[in-house]
Amino acid sequence: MIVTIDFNSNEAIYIQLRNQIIMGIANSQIHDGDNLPSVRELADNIGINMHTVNKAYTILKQEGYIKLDRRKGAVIALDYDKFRAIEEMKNDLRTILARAICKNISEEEIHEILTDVINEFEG
Amino acid sequence: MIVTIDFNSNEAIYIQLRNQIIMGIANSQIHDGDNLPSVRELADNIGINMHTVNKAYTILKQEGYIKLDRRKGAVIALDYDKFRAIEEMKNDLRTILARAICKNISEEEIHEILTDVINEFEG
DNA sequence: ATATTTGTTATACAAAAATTATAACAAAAT
DNA sequence: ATTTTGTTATAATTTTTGTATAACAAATAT
Repeated sequence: MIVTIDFNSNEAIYIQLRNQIIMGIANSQIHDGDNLPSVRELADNIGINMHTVNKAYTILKQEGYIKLDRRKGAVIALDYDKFRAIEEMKNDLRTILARAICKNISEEEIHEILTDVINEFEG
Repeated sequence: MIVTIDFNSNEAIYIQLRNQIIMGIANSQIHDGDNLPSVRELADNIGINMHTVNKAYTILKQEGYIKLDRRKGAVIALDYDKFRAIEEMKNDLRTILARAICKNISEEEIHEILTDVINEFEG
């Protein structure tokens, strides 16, 4: 799995990293049980500091995407707290949908766009 | 329209402000042509600095939600650049949907959740 | 005409967040 | 015994965010 960081983005590096790993899982590029590179290896690879990677991993752990094991390193381990996930999703959707409504995008169109984006995912 | 700022949020004040104004438009609490309070008035009202409000207004202008006029102040003025809006929406949706897929939320469920959130909006 | 209100711009500072730099530790693997 | 793992600690730097004043030009109101 390839990780690309945009150093000119307004998004913090550790957030970009978190999002890309989540995208990697959603795209079946990495699977439950796979282990991620060590914090030091990934940091060296990208050219950033160890602690920035560690921050991303710590968040991914809190959010239920990976487990951190001193022997195995970071391992993909999805926990399915659907209720929590749905509540968080609703929160995130509110702002996006408010923007869509302001821009005169209809409910039908929104559903179509949603379908399009879902179909981008592989696996 | 009531604006509430969470000073303990990890979201910057000017971002919260921008989002709440967009929500206000989407909820028909404020309409095209209405004018927002002046930067100084709103800043005083909330208890924050003028420049923080100005930052939010400047972003809202760039994103096509308001126009800034030296005589009238800030006025809601929606520009409907649908193509741009859709592209931005797709980008925002990607991360959210990646999370949903990782959490085993089905496409049907996602559409249902979307419908629920859209129905929260009034007008 | 004068005073006030508007967004705008400039400068400086303070506080918080993000990132880097080293270093050390304990547990596990080799 | 050495290396590699996440973990923790401490410090410094950089960037972002927010505040504090101040001034300007255009427009409004008095």
